[in-house]
Amino acid sequence: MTIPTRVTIHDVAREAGVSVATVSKVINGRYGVSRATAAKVQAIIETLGYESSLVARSLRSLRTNVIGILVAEFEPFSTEILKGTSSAIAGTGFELLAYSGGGGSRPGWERRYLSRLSGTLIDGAILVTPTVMTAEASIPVIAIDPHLGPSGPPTIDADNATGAMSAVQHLVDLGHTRIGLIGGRTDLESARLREEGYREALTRAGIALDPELIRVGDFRREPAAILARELLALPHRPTAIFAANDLSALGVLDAAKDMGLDVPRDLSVVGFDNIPESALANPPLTTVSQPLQQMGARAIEMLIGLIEGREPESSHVRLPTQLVVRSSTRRL
Amino acid sequence: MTIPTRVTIHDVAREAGVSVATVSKVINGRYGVSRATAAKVQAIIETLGYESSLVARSLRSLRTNVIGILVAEFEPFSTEILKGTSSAIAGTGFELLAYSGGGGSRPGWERRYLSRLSGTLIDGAILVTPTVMTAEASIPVIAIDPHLGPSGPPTIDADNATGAMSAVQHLVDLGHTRIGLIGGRTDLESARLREEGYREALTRAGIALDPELIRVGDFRREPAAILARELLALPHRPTAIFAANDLSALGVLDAAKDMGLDVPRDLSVVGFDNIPESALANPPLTTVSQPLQQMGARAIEMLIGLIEGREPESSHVRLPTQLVVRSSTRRL
DNA sequence: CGCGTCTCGGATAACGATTTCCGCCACGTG
DNA sequence: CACGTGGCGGAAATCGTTATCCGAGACGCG
Repeated sequence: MTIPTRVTIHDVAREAGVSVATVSKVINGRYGVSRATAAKVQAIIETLGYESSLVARSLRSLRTNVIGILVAEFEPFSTEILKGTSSAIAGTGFELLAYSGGGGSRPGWERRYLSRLSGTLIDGAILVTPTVMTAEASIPVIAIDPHLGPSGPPTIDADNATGAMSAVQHLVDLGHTRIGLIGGRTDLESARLREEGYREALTRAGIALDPELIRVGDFRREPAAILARELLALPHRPTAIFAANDLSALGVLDAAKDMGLDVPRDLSVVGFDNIPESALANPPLTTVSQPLQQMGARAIEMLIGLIEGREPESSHVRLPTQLVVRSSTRRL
Repeated sequence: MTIPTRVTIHDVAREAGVSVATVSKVINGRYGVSRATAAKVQAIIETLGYESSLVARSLRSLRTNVIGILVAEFEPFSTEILKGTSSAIAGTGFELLAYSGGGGSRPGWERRYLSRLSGTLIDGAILVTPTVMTAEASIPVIAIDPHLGPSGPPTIDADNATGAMSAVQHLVDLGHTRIGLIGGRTDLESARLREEGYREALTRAGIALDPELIRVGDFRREPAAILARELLALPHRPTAIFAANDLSALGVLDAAKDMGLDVPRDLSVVGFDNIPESALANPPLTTVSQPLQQMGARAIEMLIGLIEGREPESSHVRLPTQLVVRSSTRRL
């Protein structure tokens, strides 16, 4: 079944009795070919079902009209962004190529992927949650939700600080005053901003910060559950917990269930991200939604602008977050 | 920012004072280079941050260790499959490249994409919901959920007929006897099988088929809503509706709401696919779940087998579906 | 000392396209 | 009739890499 080899431009040329140069001209509609010849070649192309090889073409010419989106792995976060880029790219004449290494996601993956593809399979790239911001690149690059904050290439992220504030404000409005925090890795900009939002909201509400209620996790579920158990075992335990991402919030739910606490009766929980799983949790999670699909769409717009030589109106786009109230929070 | 050009194998060779051939040998660990030279070249590679161009490499050699997954568009269905392939590929030494044209998804996209990439950027390809099954290809190919049924390349799909039967059986168990169907496009194999399951379930339950209760949609939401309105306006209207996919089921919910009917009090609704949106619907949709991530994972396994020359144990894998009962169905 | 053998590195031809430049032919004009 | 001109097609270089072959030394052995 896999015997027949690709039909190349040479096959077309031979069949049509012209040179490969002429066929290339016909394909790219360039000057120097008579009507009759062009028609004949075109007919052969259809008959043979020829399509020019993206690989060979890109090796020689600078433009491919393909945009690369580079992710460490295809998980819920990045696939949501992928959906946004996909709908935004329709009708632009560009095509989309999403690339991921073997899940290893060793640090520095962004530079390696970029290096492997930019010569030049792709005209520009979107990096999703890169950990290292390479200042130098031979093609335009846009970073979505970089872990180290905006620096280097143009960046798109969500308003983490304000989002976190609205989450905590929501809890304050419900009458909570002892509000715990399960933070994320402190080396990540987004985690830092969410903690900042937490502090700011408490300060504004005139609630004194209790350092004992602040724990630092790593955005993963199990560690968050352990930290939550510590918080809930406190003599004067919190009545609400803000987790820096949804996975951590799910960990909090696990811990509460273990300890026989009912959410939201005994404990209110708010997460961050609004991943699909958060709606399926029991109870469905109140969380802060990041407009992932919009972020993807904006990235495409900016990138195409960059590729076509337009200066970006701004090198850092920050999109608003939105509080999504479900059933894991309740008036005290 | 975009000034520095790629560092090529030539740069490495010049810097190391050897020929490009030698550098290539070092990179690919082939015989014919002394320890000392290899170490020196390796050091230069690290310093310069060189990565071989996937494009150039693939043009010349047959193996790239990259698997392509070709989709018409990145929407919920295909991104779920993508997640499955992504986790299955970890640790196999292969990398994943997902490709989509500009959303146009004109018929025949599968052959065009394949043709553009197979020369040979990718060692094998997974086609998601292809409409045309090209018998010939120069690389191993696996089709997931082909619209025309298994023929040609090895195929992976869900058990549409049994899934549909279990959906309708569920309604019958709840005491429903007037059960409507919003079908999918009749030219698609999956739609045909789901309708067949519907008929079979009714027959087994000894319920006479009422042709008036069967409408043919196209898997989209709005058309389904219109058809549902027709069904619900019938003198002797159905008490339950089975929609051939979730989007259609959402359309049914729209129609019911418009007509002031409460789901599930006045009408039970079952969908098919279990896309994430179905859990977020109001009320959450009872539906038939396709193991999309599993399907993706199986596709990767089979494809790697094919690439490495193993004969597939079977050319057609059919995975089981599962009924997911949520809140859109109720005892009559 | 001569000759085969081995090891290591380089020169070179592909791979499939694009692109630049050049030559040929027909035609119009002085 | 000679010469410039414009239109059309082809030859060849190039992109970055791999793979095949070849040659230059070094070394061992008779």
